[in-house]
Amino acid sequence: MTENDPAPRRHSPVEIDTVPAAYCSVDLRLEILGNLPFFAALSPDQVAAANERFRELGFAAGETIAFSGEPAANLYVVAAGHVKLLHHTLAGKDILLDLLTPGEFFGNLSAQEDATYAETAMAHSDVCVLAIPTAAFRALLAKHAAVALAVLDLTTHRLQSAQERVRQLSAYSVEQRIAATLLRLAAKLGDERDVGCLIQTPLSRDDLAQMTGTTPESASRVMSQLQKDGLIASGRQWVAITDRPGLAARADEPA
Amino acid sequence: MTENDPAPRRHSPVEIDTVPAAYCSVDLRLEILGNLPFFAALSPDQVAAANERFRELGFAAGETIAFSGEPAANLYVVAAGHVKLLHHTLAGKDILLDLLTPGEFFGNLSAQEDATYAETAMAHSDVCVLAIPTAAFRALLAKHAAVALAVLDLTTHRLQSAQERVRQLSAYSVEQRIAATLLRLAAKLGDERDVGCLIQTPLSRDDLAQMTGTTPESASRVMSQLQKDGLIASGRQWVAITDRPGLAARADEPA
DNA sequence: GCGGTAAATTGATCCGGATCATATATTCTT
DNA sequence: AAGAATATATGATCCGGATCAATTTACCGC
Repeated sequence: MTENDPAPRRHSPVEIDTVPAAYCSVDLRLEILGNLPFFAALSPDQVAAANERFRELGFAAGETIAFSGEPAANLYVVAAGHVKLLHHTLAGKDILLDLLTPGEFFGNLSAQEDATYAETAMAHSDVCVLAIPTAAFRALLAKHAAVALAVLDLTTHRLQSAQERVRQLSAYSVEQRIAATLLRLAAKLGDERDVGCLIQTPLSRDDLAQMTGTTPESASRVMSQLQKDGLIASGRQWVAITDRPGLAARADEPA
Repeated sequence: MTENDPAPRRHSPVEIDTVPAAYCSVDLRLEILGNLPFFAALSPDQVAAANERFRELGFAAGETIAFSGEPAANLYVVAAGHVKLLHHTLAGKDILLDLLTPGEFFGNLSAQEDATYAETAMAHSDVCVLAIPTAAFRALLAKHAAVALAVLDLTTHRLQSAQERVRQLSAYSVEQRIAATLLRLAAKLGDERDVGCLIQTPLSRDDLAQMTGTTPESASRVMSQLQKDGLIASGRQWVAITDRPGLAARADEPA
């Protein structure tokens, strides 16, 4: 660490909105469901009808919500908190596929009888999720084509993100991938502060490594360099972007 | 090359069904559309109505059908031949995202006015594609929820493939990725022959490299080794799998 | 405040695979 | 059939990043 570093390093500036059990109260469920991007086309009455089919569940940070490979009966919607989707590999080297925020969904969409969850879903913070049997959700989609179209749009968008990631892994350096990932997270979870644009979720070097297909050590080295160059501020489990254009340049430039 | 190699190396055994301009005749379009996985739910009358909105287009191998980044007005369905989807990178290092067979679709599904194609689509063999304006296709989806659900299922499946690829690139070696890719291609395009299971499309070391995020040289080395080990037979632009279980073992094993 | 614990940093070494450089096959031309 | 053009093979070298190994730092509970 150079002495010209003014970054405030003590106490995580991340403030997660914790989700007390009461948060997902019946009172608020209609509002949550009504604000779902893919229920935008439904009338309040229809939302209320859909609400009947959802159960609400709470999970503490670190708990697993659905296990990859297990029989899959539900589709889940994140109501509050953050959920991470991940794959396990043989050598215990996990791959973090996605970090979901309220309004996003995960779980099984397939009508197949013997469907299994394609990935593991874990509570990244304390979360509240709404669960609906896959068949009931498909019935909703079949009844309301506008909802089906909206879900299709979200899925298409996620497919494009995944393909973007394939491209990054195929052609870009670790530094480029980390820079791009930080920018993406900031766009999704960023909060303007005096430190800069703070990513509002606990984010360890390990998480970052799993998101970019590298090791915690390499992630740490890159983060140290980015910090030394004044592009980010970071501490234990938190990151803030202090120079967005500069970081964007790192993400794009050949080296 | 060792002298114990009995692989037949001359003349490509690949026989592409070429697509004469007349193939996509009006007579056959209804049959093609009727067999589309996502039109399975439609009645013949409805298929005929949908047919009105499609135009047919032919492209020679190597021609570009849609350019990444350009304004996107159409959704395309592959009627005959193979279409490859690819991304360009700064350094001209292309990434082959997907290889589409008849019945699969590509192009723009988004309702946004200013939508652009997310990837480049190129004719890998001579192809015939059916094009429909995005708005017209969305109208179809809105009208027939069963079609929308089927398209959603296809998209979900593709998303899972993309995520599987992210996992491979993050955690597996070049040999593992190439072995897995060959098996996937064989499942999609394989044809049982005396040589083994022949992949029925021209497949260069370059293509393979672009599919697995490596270089033609590395792909060549891996292919030489796999051939020496008797798992595949291969020549200029063609590959056949002679020992599927053996190859599967290479795809899975830690090394 | 004082340890205890988990996260992060940093150094040293090693290796898979990229890159550079040719040589060799195979197909296409005429 | 000879030659051009393209695909493939293979050797030599180099480097980014993984791996192994200590430390150091930040946070938490008491």
